[in-house]
This record gives sequence, structure tokens and C-alpha cells, in this order.
Amino acid sequence: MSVESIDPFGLPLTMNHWLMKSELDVYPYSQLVADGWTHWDGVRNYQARNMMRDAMKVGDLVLFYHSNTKPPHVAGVARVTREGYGDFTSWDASSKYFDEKSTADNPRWFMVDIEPVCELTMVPLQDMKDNPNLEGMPLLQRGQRLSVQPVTEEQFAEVLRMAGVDAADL
DNA sequence: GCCAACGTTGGC
DNA sequence: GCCAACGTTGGC
Repeated sequence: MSVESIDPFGLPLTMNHWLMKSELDVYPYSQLVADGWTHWDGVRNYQARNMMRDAMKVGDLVLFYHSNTKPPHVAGVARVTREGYGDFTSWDASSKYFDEKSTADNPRWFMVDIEPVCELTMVPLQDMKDNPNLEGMPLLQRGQRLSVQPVTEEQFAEVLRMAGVDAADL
């Protein structure tokens, strides 16, 4: 989930890896590529919010997962380009994500910005379940529904390996 | 379409 | 603070 590395100035950096779910027919990876970047609005779950607000950092890498499709699968890699900030759809009365308790001054909900890094050959959910190297990955836990999840660096690299990509080449 | 697994809501 | 009812997620 978190690996220490050293930046060119000798300071310790923390690099995190994540998985974000998107329904294929709502916002596919190809749309992220077409848009160039997007804000990840509409998350209304406190655990997911806390990760976006507190833990996701610029440069963090994200597995982009397509849910509600057959088969469900990881479709690409994205990168965080802006850290947690108030989700403006939460104080937009015309938005379906409107929450009267959230304001620009005191947001209840947060989002991050992401950009595409590389599309992957589809990595199906079942293949990940069948891979013993991914044991313990949150996505594979029974009943796990969080739309934003942490992933260890090892799990991240393994999923890329399954798609024929070396994480070190990103 | 089914249903398990949760999270949220609201009465008490 | 408990817990039943309800809504949502998301694989199957």
C-alpha cells in the first residue's frame, strides 16, 4: 500500500497505490483518455472519502477498474494529479449528488483529479481471484464494495504483470 | 433478475 | 444507543 522511496533531494516520499471502480457504461477508461483528466466526483461513502481527502497524493498510481460489466476487469492505470478537495457537485442543488449539509466552505465530500497513464490489456476479476500473488487484495475480499481502495505496491505490480506491463516502466 | 453484503436512516 | 427497514453495490 505504501512504499518508501527517496526523491532526488534525499527526502523520503511515500508512494501509494489505489484501485478505483467505475461502471463501464458510466465512465469508461476510454473516456478518461478522451478527456485527458477528470475529477472523481460523486463518491458518497465515508471510507472512500477519507482516502481521497487524507491519503491520496499527487503522483499516486491507480488501477482503473470497470465494474458492472462482463467480465469485470482492470482496464488501465491512472495517476492522481490533484489531491483531495471539496466535491462541488455536493453543493450544486441541480446535481444528483447534492447534499444540503455540504458547502464550499465546509465540504462534506471530497474528490481528487486523475489522468490516464496507460491502457491495459483487460485483467479480468476471475484471473485476479485465481492468482495466489494477489491474495488479500481488498477488491477480492468478500463483500468489498468500496469504490476507492488501497492496493499494495506488490499487488499493483502483479496486476500490471498480468497485463504484460512492468510497473517499473511507467 | 437474484441476492449477499453493507451503509444509512430514523423511530424508539 | 439499538435495531429494523430500506437503499445501493456489484458479482453471478
